[in-house]
Amino acid sequence: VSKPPQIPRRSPPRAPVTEGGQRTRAALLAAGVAVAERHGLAGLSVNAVVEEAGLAKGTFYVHFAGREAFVDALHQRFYARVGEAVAAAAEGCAPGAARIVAGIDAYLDACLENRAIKALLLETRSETYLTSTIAERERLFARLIEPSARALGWPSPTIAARLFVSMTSEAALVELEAGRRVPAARALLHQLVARPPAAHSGPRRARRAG
Amino acid sequence: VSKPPQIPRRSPPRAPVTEGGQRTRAALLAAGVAVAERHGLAGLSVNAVVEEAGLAKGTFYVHFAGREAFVDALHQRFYARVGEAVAAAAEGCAPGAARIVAGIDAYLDACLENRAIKALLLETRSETYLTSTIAERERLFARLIEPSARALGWPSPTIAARLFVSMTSEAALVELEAGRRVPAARALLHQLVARPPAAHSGPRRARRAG
DNA sequence: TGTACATCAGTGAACGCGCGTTCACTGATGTAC
DNA sequence: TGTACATCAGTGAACGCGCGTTCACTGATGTAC
Repeated sequence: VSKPPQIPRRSPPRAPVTEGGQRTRAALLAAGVAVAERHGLAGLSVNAVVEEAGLAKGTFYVHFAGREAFVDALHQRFYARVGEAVAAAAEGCAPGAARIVAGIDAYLDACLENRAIKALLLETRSETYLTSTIAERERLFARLIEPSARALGWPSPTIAARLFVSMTSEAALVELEAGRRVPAARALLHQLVARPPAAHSGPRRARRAG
Repeated sequence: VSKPPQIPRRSPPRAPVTEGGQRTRAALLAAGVAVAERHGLAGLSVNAVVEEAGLAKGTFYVHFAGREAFVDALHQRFYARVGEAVAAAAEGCAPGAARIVAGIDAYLDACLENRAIKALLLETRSETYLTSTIAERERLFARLIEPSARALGWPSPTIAARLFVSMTSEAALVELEAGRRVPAARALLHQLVARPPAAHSGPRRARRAG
């Protein structure tokens, strides 16, 4: 009796073991960045990526489970880089205005250096199946700001953090469109941080209760 | 001699002339809203829309030049509604903090009432071929804020207006996720408007020169 | 009143296209005996 | 040293699928004569 063919199939992609394999995987990611830069996330097809990289279509699936995994890998990479830069910049400062400002600047600089991916990220909301992982990573930045907001005594630190992240993201877009730093945008962010909202302005008036 | 068939082809879609035609066009747009609500912009295919509306695929092309024109029509509709609400709310106020606040509130309320479209709009950045028209419409809101920012003496009114629009948009998302008004988010926006950035904090120090 | 024609809206089968994915295969390199 | 086998990376033709769009057609309504 011949035993069933043991399902050789295609093994699920894992980190390449050969040097050549590592280079190929890196080349695919680099091609992804290039394609995204030119055609955005919508144009980031497997076809376009392998053509850009000069590889066969099958090779793509040697290294990535599919398009979704590929986009996620790009995303992860970008956030790792930016996250490191932001964390490094914020490291020295205690939670507070100076730390937010340091983080904002590091974030904006990192975006300028990875412009393709930043633009790509803005489009990511449309690919619904990815949103959970991606939204999570984005929330990380808000969580970086939150303690500072809390330390500054802002009334709604969680929401405030989120709004500030959104604003910083828009500032990054302004700079990407300009192709350079835009000091006016940064100054605005800095000043909004430095002159933060006070406690409730509503009926309650015991602002300096403590 | 037989004259050439005069190219009857398909006439380019224009406003329907019959009452039935108008109803059909409206039904397609309503179906588009429903589909967008469930599946987002990426799921907003012609197939899905006509199935939702219970019409033949050909009918779609009787009323719209194509998918792009359809999405644009949805977009236009939403902005018309929101724009009206915002303009009406801001109308009474002279440019200044009160006007921005009134506009922000009207915007947030309108988004809560048109949640499908608001969510859809967030994804619109990914469809590159539409961006020009859409980006233009979005800039309208920034232009609504700009004179107020200028009147308040903010250092970079154009950029400030854009950042505030982005923040308001994020606040709309917060509210859509919560499914209700989020007073904390609104209070934050109000306070940031009320305590705006002063003139330059840099080397120049003649803040109250005038 | 009857007939011919024009206009408008609606239909659904058919089309071509690009997409993501699969798979049987090749070939290089490493390892066992 | 030679041979057999395993592993890993790479290939490209082929597949099915859903998409946006087209088109010849139907049928209802209005208008001219």
